[in-house]
Amino acid sequence: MLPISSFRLVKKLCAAQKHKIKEPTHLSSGDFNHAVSTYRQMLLRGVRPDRHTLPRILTASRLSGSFSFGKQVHGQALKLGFSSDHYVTTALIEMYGRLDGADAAKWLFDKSPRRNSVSWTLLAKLYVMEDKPRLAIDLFNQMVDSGADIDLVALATAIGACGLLKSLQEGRNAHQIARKCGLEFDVLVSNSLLKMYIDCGSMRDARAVFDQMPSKDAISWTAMVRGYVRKGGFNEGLKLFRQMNVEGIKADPLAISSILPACARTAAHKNGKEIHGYLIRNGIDKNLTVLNALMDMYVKSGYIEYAWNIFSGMKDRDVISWTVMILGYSFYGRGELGVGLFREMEKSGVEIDQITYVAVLYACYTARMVEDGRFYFNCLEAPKVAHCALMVALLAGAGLFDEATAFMEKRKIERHAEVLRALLDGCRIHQHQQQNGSTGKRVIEQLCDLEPLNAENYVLLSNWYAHHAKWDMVNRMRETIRDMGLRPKKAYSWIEFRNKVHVFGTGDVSHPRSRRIYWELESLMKKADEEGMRPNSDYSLHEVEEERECIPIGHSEMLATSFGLISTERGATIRVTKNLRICCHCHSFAKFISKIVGRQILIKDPTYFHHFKDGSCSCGD
DNA sequence: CTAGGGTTAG
Repeated sequence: MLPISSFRLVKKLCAAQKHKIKEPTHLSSGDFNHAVSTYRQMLLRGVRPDRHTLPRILTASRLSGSFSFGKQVHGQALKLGFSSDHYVTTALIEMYGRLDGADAAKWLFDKSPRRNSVSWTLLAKLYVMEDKPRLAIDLFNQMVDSGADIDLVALATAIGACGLLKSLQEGRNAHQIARKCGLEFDVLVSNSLLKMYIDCGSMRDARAVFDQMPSKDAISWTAMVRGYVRKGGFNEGLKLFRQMNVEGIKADPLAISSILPACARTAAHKNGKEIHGYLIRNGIDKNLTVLNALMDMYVKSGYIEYAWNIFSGMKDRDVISWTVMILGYSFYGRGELGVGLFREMEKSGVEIDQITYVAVLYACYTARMVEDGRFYFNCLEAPKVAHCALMVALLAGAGLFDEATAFMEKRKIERHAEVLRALLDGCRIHQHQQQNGSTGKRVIEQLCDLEPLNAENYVLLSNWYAHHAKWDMVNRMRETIRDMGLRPKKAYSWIEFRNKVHVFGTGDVSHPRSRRIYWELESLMKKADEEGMRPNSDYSLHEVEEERECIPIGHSEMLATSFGLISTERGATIRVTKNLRICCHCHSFAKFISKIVGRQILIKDPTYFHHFKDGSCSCGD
């Protein structure tokens, strides 16, 4: 009786462990100890472990991280003569690989008398996990040469390694092998091909695989959606997501978390709200990842209070939940609340990572809390460029240019574009100080030098010349951009109205209500004039024609705002999204409008949410 | 009766 029952128990416990424990290093010792003690009993009563018991007890050792016990079992296996059993060997390879590294596994593998695709694959996977895709691919090629069976799992693993290496060439090669084996259309292989092409940055190849798949599962759809969203193809992603539902594949938490970032980044806020409804209807509104993604979506859509409601109602919060909320408040001009949250987070016991520090430094920056910023920066053991750039932004934003430049020199980060842009922002804020004008220009020139093909840098330079009324140079910059064949981004603004997104470009007259939109803006301008609000005094020197260009009447964000004013009911908040940063004229005009029509206006640009209310803006200018 | 695999949020 005993051998069979013990044996079953060991087996069951191992199986249970495997399901429960995702991280093999996490010791969930209860079950494991049970398995081990049963195994010991077995030995005590003189039951010889066999080729079925040994792999399982080795797996239990691996999952519980009991390396020394595992090594004892290894010794027993050798004594009992199981050193050439496939199942024992692979269990050993995996145990050594996970607990002592891939090299230890390789040593065992090289010694093992017979290899099969499982042991090859195992070793390749270990290399992948150690971020050594090159070695994994080499191993796969050796396996192919050795004449071993190439099966689904071996292919999927090798293809995954190509993706990790971001080598399209290796990936195509593996694809070719899959084709030869007739396994190309297996759903596992196809899914790994999809992911590999996406990782290599080729959505076209990924799409080709996807379109040819005889049957697609939720993983295929999710991978594709995520691929598009990551590349900024939000509408493509949304289209695919809808199609997935049409084809009867239920969106699961993973699919939802992949599509929500797209909802967060388009002006069509109805998408995100619809998905929220779907979550509630399907009872998946408790999943942590989903809630985090949902919070982020609301933050980025301009509904910070919804995000806060979700956050405060959450049972468990992880590092991402906190980070989203801290960043959210900062994005919204409430950095001090972000810093407050960070302090609460420190008490909550959730582990704080590098990105949380990015968030809290950003919070300090938007709240102009220099002292706190310095303190949190010093908490970092190995600050990344992103942290340094925020420190520069914080210092320069507070007018501490000497400290900012000294900091840059000390950290040797003068040649990073994001750092230079942070410094430039500071110069812009403090442009009234005489010397910052020339510093600003020098920084822009450094940027042009660093990224000669980035048209935005020349636009910055051109704007600088315009600001200083050097019109011949403005024209020269325009020629330079044209001669280099560069195309600066065009400005667009979006506003959602009655489930439809309306797009405006600069000086756009294509909207059906265009006349009314301009008429509204003109009458508001007139009122602004009467109230003595002038666009900006330093433009008074400009020639009349140029000055007209500077009047924000044709700017896309104003067109969108005006459309919002004439379409929505009185008092409703207006939400506009813009792809470029708002210009300072539109900024002051928007402040004025918010006051005179008694409406709140939210203009989201790539870096910030400008919340205009009663004549002032959340960014504090 | 056993072993290796493809998807998510800041």
